[in-house]
Amino acid sequence: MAGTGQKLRRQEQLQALLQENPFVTDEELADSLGVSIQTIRLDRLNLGIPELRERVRQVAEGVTAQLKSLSGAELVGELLDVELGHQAISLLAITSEMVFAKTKLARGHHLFAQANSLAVAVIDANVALTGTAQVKFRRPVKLGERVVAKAVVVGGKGTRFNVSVSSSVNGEEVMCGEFVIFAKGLEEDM
Amino acid sequence: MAGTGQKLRRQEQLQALLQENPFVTDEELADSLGVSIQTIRLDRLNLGIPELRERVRQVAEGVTAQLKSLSGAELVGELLDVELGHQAISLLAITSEMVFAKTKLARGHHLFAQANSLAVAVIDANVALTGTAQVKFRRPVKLGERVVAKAVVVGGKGTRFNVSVSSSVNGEEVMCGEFVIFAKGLEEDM
DNA sequence: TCAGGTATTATTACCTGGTACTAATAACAG
DNA sequence: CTGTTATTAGTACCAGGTAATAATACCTGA
Repeated sequence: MAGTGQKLRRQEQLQALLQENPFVTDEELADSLGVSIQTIRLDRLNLGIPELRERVRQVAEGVTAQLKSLSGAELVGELLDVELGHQAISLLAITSEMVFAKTKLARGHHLFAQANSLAVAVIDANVALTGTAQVKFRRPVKLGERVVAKAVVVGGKGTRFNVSVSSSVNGEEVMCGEFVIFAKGLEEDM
Repeated sequence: MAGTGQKLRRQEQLQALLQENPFVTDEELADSLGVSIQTIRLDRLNLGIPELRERVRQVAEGVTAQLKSLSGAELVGELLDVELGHQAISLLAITSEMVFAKTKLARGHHLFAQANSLAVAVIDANVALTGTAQVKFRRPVKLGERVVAKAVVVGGKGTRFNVSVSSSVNGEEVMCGEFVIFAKGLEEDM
């Protein structure tokens, strides 16, 4: 095998370099590791590291996924059922962008986002804004779990609605919350 | 000029298509707009739209900064000041991804996310999870506004902490909330 | 000391998704 | 029917690769 494990060390360095900054060409890598460009290519092949453009594309896509996980759509999660003005149900799968790196437990605000956007969506009005919210996290939610949120309009008068949301994983409640939502006419808003 | 403004309409469509999904080749664009690839190139040149790889790179690079202000990082917003265990301050600029398309008003869960992640960050522990939260949205926050959130640890005993968060725009309070955060040892967690 | 293996480098053909430039048409307005 | 703009076509070239083949370099065990 390699006399002094130079290859191994180099490949580790290569991985470290790319982890730090994936936007580097093979030529630059070859340069900074003091080997030929072919060696870099072989190393990448060996380690299963894709080419620059592919790396950039992966970063770009990952980034958009993260953006969409909290902000892209009107609704956070997937709408399963809705009876406008009465109740709505949505599903949110907990992906790696939503969890703490250390514990793989979902950050509270993602569960909140699902519940809040559902509470807003269930209101049968052009525009609805959250007034107050009170939520309780019953147990941590893990990476990969599928959270079903159910929002029910439990009361309210005029432009003010009370919405109760319960989120559960496999029937076990993980979060519950009470939202006060205000519906607004378009004219008083713009 | 153009007889029926076809060029203008096509260029608008082009921009719309790329806004929606920047990861499309000229060939695919040409195909879906029913023109030749050269026309697409001319249109891009005309509109100052860079090539695919450059667009992907911009998404990957440019948005990393924006991303960190959204959900990827441990904190939503930019940390301005922190005294672990006592208080912390963060800043969140409201971008177009965070608002309702119709009203350009921030969705509640973005403000909640800023506050929640700040409340978790201020706790001086390896792992901290939100137990309960109670928030009140005092007035809508508009696109472009800069929200400053201040989290203060106001009490708690053992592994349980009460954190009070107040968010404001130009000194005017837009949201306030009370969070109960639980600090967890690593061993009971894994 | 030398055969045999791994590691590295070089070379070449080819690919995608372009830029930049030139030239030929097409469409239309006056 | 002529001039102008719009569109399409074609060619040369580029970055940053893949894939394959061949030529060295290096080390190691017998």
